[in-house]
Amino acid sequence: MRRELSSKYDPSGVEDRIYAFWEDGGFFAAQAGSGKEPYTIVMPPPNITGQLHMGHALDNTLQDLLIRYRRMQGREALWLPGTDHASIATEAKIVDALKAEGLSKDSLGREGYLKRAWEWKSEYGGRIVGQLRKIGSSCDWGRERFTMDEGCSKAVVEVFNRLYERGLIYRGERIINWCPSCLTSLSDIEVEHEERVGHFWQIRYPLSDGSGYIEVATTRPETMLGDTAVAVHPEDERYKHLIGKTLILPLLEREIPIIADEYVDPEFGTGAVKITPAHDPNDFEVGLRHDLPLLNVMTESAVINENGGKYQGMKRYEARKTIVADLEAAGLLVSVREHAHNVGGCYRCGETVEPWVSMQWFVKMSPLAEPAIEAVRSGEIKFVPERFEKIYFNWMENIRDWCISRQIWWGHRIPAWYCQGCGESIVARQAPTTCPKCAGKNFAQDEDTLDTWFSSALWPFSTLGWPEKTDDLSYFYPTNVLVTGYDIIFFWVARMIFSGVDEMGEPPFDTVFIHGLVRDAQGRKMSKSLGNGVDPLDIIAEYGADALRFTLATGVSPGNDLRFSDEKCKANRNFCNKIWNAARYLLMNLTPDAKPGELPDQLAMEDKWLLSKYNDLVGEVTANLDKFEPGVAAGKLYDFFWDVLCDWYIELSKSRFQEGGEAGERAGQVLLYVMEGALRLMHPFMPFITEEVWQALPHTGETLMRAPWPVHDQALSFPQEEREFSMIVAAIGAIRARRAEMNVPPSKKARLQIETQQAAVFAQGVPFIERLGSASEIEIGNAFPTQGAVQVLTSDARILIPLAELIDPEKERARLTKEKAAAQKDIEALEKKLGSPGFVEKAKPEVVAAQREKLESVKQLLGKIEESLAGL
RNA sequence: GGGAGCAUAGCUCAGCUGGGAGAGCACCUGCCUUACAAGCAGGGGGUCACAGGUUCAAGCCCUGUUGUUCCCACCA
Repeated sequence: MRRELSSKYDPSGVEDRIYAFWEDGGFFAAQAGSGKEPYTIVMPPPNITGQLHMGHALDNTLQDLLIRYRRMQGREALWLPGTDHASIATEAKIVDALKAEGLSKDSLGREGYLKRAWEWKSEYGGRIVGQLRKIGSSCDWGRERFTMDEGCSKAVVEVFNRLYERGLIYRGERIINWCPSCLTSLSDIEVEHEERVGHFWQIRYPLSDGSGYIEVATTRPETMLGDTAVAVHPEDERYKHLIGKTLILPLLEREIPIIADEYVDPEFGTGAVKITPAHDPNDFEVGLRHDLPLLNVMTESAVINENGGKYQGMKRYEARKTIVADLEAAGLLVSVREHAHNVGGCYRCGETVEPWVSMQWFVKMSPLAEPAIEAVRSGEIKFVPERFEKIYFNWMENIRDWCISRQIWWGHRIPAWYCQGCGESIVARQAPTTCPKCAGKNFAQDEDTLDTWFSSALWPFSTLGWPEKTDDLSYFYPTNVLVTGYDIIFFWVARMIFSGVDEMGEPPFDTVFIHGLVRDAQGRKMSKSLGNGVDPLDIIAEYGADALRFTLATGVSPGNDLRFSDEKCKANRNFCNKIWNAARYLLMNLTPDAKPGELPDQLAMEDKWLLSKYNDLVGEVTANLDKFEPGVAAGKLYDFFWDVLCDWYIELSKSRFQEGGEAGERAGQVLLYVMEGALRLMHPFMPFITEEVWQALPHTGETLMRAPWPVHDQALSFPQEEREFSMIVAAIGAIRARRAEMNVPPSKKARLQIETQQAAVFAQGVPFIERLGSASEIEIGNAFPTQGAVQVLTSDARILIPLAELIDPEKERARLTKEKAAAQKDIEALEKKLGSPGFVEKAKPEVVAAQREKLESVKQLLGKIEESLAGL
């Protein structure tokens, strides 16, 4: 920054240069074994599906804020970055891209396809880390990881094997959620339920002996093709006599039994339930209990298969329509009515999920869940805000086994091989060479890959080198804070917790800092389909990364969503400009030999006032950051810098700089001290401009990002001077208000007479009152004639402004009468409070004292008002 | 069916362990006061959703109601 430079801060000319300076200087790098207390955050790896959105900007701003804060506090701060392969999501994108070229997965083959996928990874992965740099992320790029890199893949294979060896991973034919569009299984949480209005069909199933029929009801008639029983409640009088008999399944004319099972609610529907074990999770359970055959009637694309008789080849909804029509024609359709029910959709493509029986791999969850619950229950891990712990417990306590196999190619291939000779299956760390059973040499690896979250679950330790015993791992694990949105507590946070506790014997982090979602200005979720997403890079281009970061940090209150709007960024861009100009002002007035961090021997009243307020700010901001309240901290920094430092201190300093000499030198020294400290406090929020300005000011050290965090210092606390100076501030405020009311322009200076008991205090304030109160000359005394003077009253002073020509006695009287009434009202309320039994006894002494003090000052004010009225 | 969040100025939101309601934007008035018009000074504007309760004292704690958003759940 040079003096001749523009009065506007231009982030575009600064940010990339500063970032390169930091990165080239190695300031982001952390060192294991430095002796400093480690502080570690692993970045939630963004998916390589595309580019960063505002949610990433929020997430990473918060992490960068915490890491910069702790780094300045002298911690060995490691922020470990990386990206996620995002199996299904990325595969869908690649398939789309292939389609546009007239290609398909099958035409490329597995190997060719994976080659394409890796190309995709390098392109989009690279783009994303570029974006992370743009927002100022101070991560250790030398440690950047990818969920499918060699080390992470090794960790995945190791964990899979270990869990398998302990019987916690198994393979079996189970009913799972199947996406007929993505052509893969999904875990339970990858299904999004949505209430939709569908139909409820009531159908007659005739008894085999021709003695009648049973009516069943269904929302999915096509599944009847796979019915292998009808169930009733064992105690249901209507059906008791029919248990054990058989029915003829309509349309297919297959014979199925009537069974009794407590699962059936006799109150609901007809009290008889068609059982389709291969296409309904409840029915699957019933089928297991009654040893019913599993009859799969659909292909992987949800087309009716060979078990569906004449409906074979129809898509599921086409079959539904035809079956309903056929039933109606056969006179077996009793009724149709509208029915609202939940329909599960694929979280990636939205396609309605089909419950489907297939061979899959699962993680047995209950043994893993228990210690993971305990880790939070015991307080080893804390959620901020705490309410999310309840959500975590609720999920963990009711957890079901985790289906981890996916029928896609992009991901970690399951480390299981099948002997081509005898069919023996072998789970191993490497491909086996000889079959232990038949000594065969030919193996085929399992075709499936793992759920993308299987590798993310290991992220806090796989990225630090596990399973190797690395220096990084022993130094930086467990990590400190995990920062993420509430939408992935189940997907990721919970799974990292049980993985960390299980594999490392220690929770992966001590705090989970949960933030909300970024919404648009209307409060809608930002999404591609709505087209209301705001690209962080566009905002950075327009307002700068600091303005964006400050907006995100200010708007955030833990766990709550925040609305994003351009106006807020604009306001914060203005704040950046304020910082810029305050620094320019300081540079213009600073003597060349001013040193940072040093205070003059003699401090004026307003210096002490400023230092005292600054010192409080240091304490409060530090406490707020420790409590994960960045929004509150940001608000305080904004108010201090703008209001206290700029609007008051800098304005006051002008008269001292004008005076020059020692007075000016001292003001410059104090201003430098506080400005430099404020820059350090603001740096985690706005790293670029603070660094740029800091470099331009006298400073010690190479970079602001490695400067020490300010500490609260009792020596800077001046309560007495703070109180005294606030009398001057109050007086100036009152003078300005009165002048504004009477439309006196600041250029019209006026003589002032000040009646006060605090003559010494006001004497020190004279230059300030002159400057900021538009006074030409000031007299301080005990009594002045009030005739022909405008009266300005504070609790400590009566200020007379002889502007006779502007005075309307009637208006003055009215104004004073109004002020009198207000003061009287205040006194009444305060006296009532102080007089009420209990208050004085029960309230805290400092509260009572404060009220008394207030009453005293209002009484003083009232006295002055009354005198003035009498003198009119 | 369970659970959670939110409801404060025209708009967006702060308000820490209860001690006389705040900011930004918008609006009105006056200022190009030699850091900044992306600025300065001043101002108007709120039964803190509603109803009870606890307390000397409630925006804040408790209960209920309404509205709203979200999460979880296998009733065909």
